[in-house]
Amino acid sequence: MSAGPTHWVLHVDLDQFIAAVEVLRRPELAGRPVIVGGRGDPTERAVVSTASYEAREFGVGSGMPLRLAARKVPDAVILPVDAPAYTEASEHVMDTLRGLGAVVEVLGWDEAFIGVDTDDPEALAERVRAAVLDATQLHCSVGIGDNKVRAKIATGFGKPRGVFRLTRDTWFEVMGDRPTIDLWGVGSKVSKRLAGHDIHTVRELADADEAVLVGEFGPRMGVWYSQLGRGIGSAVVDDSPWIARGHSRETTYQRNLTTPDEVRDAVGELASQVFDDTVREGRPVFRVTLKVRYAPFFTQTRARKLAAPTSERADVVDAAVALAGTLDPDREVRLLGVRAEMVMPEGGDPVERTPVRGRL
DNA sequence: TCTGGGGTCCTAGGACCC
DNA sequence: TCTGGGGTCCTAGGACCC
Repeated sequence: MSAGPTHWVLHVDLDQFIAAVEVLRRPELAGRPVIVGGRGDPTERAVVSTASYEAREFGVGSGMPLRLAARKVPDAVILPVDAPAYTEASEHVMDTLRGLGAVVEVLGWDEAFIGVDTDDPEALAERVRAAVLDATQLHCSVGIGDNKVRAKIATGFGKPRGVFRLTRDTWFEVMGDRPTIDLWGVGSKVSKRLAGHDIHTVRELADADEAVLVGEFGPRMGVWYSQLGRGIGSAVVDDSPWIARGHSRETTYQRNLTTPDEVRDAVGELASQVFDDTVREGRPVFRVTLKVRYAPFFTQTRARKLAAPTSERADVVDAAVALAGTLDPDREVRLLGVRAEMVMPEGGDPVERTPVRGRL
């Protein structure tokens, strides 16, 4: 038995990341309601990527239609999404975390898990916050947990600019009476299906008969939700490089497409872009998927495995266009998406598959 | 309120094979 | 005649996350 320091998972989450990056390069925006979304034009079909805390006071949040957000906050500053700027800021943050000597598992632009062995995780969390602020002028919150599920959920209680610890010992005290939708991996659909079994709170989910959950959600998801209710999850922080399984391009058209010719041309264009994304990875495409959203809100997908994996642009475009040929020619198309899935490199799949984001 | 764009994983059901 | 049972592959669709 070794008596070394305890292993902890820290979840680092930047506060209002995108809005904060925008304010950094435009200091005159500090304190004003800032909304970032689409091309920054609230008359277009687009949604909010991030709102500053000042804008959130008006009830604006990410995912909300930009048009509606603009109506709620008449004097908001509305900015276009500038992905390269956020990528650069994100890399600076992640490099700073790695510089602390911890194992870093990147989850997205603005969040990461880090694995540490220490007897004072709060002190380390404050060191993380100070280091990130010093290097990037960005504020973050840190969740401390004995696994990734609990660390991730803990961060919400620390926001903004704070630290919160959530472990097996405090799980039910903190989460027991909260609705299941507060869990990472439970959304509106699943929470409603759970309610159909009279499961409303995290404690009720934890106490539920696993066989009932398996009957409702299947062998994998049923077991997964049961564990989620008890806060159980992996504590392994994995810093191996992310390898995308596929790439996709989607476009919502400002005006619906009405003819098969328009649809075919648009699909060809998207497929060509997706091919450019995949060819950079140096792996061949083995399946192509077409996603169509008709007006008002009805989605269909069509997928085809290719006869053999291919690295030819024409094969990918032809496959996508052929799928487009199976669509109903009389419906108006609002959104098109083309996805190409790639064959994994030699050595197979490096990532253990789990239901949330593949990495939890 | 009327719903972006980039991802991941899971499930049901049909086809096919022995 | 009125048709088993298990395994695997494939497609369509659903759900969730940032």
